Amino acid sequence: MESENKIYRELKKRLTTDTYDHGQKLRAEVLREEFACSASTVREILFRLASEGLVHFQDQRGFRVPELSPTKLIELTHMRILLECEGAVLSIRQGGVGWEASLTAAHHKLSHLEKRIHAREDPTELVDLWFNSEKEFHQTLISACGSTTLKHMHSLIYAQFRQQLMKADRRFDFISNNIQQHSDILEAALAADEALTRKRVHDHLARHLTGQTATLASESDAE
Amino acid sequence: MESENKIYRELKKRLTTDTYDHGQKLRAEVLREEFACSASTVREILFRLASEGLVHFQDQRGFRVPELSPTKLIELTHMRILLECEGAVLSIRQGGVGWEASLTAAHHKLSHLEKRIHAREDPTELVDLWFNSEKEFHQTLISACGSTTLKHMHSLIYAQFRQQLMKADRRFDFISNNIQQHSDILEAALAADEALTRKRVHDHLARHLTGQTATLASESDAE
DNA sequence: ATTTTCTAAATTTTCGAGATTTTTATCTAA
DNA sequence: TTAGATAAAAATCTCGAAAATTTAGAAAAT
Repeated sequence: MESENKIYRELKKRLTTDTYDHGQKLRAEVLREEFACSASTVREILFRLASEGLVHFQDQRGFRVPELSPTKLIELTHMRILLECEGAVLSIRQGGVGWEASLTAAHHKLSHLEKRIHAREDPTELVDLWFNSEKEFHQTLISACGSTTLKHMHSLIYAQFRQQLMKADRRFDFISNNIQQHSDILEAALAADEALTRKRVHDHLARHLTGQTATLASESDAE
Repeated sequence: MESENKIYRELKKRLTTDTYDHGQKLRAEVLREEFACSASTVREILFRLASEGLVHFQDQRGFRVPELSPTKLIELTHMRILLECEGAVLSIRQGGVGWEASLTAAHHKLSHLEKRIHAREDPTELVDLWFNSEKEFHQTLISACGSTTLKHMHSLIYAQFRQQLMKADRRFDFISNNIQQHSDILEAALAADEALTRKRVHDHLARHLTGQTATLASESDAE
């Protein structure tokens, strides 16, 4: 089972990075050989990933990497906004100094990395590092919300979101804005300004909703 | 696989009704025999249910029905409030006449059932019918939100919520309030009053938060 | 040339047995 | 009597092969 978790993490990592193509078939036999385990073990892991939405399963037709879907990305963004706004506000209320410290730390790491990326010609090497730091910042933001369930839901949504985005936006034109946005979120959170934090988290994530008419219900309330 | 889905649905039904005890062990061998299939098939299904949070898995120690947890129930209630308020408001905006019709229909069925239960000495027979109608009403409420992801998240949360409640409240002392609350939600939704719908959905679900200090972030905003 | 039907290959799914681990029961010593 | 160790029993986990299903390719028909 130790090895099973190892395989699971490796596969999850691949599925949320750009190792596989969208729609690509995941043949059990190939994976079985690569990971040197039995077919049932691979199958088990793939089912686990399927119920997390990271692989698509079809009866008698095996497993595939989910297709790229603009609609899905929008829905996932909406969910992120909903969960992260809620989680951030609860964290502000319940987090205390410890939370403020870890959020500052996470932001510092992320900010440092963003500056390095910005300075480079070809930031490819730092891409995965950035993704991980970005994830950590957003997870820290909601880490003190007090609800395991909310955090769990968020991690499910986040993984799917990242899977959708892994191919698109690989050139990171959008990072320049991110530097400022992340700082803004940190600032509002440390000031314990709930409404402002909500607005800034929203605006930060809403950049993935470009060109869409769909709006989040809570959006108009914030005005 | 046809049979596998059948077994899955049957097990899920049992796990969200009062057939099993909280914390009870789910022995693979017993289930294998009962459903006349192989051990791996049972295992596969149990893993699927585990990643939905309906069974608890421990390495080398098999599967169990999750323990009753007041904390978990509160967290699930918070998630329901978050998702259902959001889904309801989006449905109001995008639903149209078709949605209004189906919501009215769902309410009518539920209302009819609640009156029958109220009239009876021993409503045991109608219990499962009521649970299903209640579920349908709440699902219909968010059905026109336009987000498959939101609806999927809600169904995960709802199943766990119901599992936590499956033993409790079997005598329906609380139904009397429900009749009025469901009507109130319908009324606000048909009037397209977003803030009022939010408030009424919240108040309706918040009855499961009794005696707790924890509050939802959006709660204080609604005042 | 296009569609349909049939056959062979490849893939997925089910299964039961052997290996490993946990749990239970029994025995011994303090 | 209790605590710890040992052995027996029961359960879980891994595996590879057999069964069922789908996919691909060739031949036949439109």
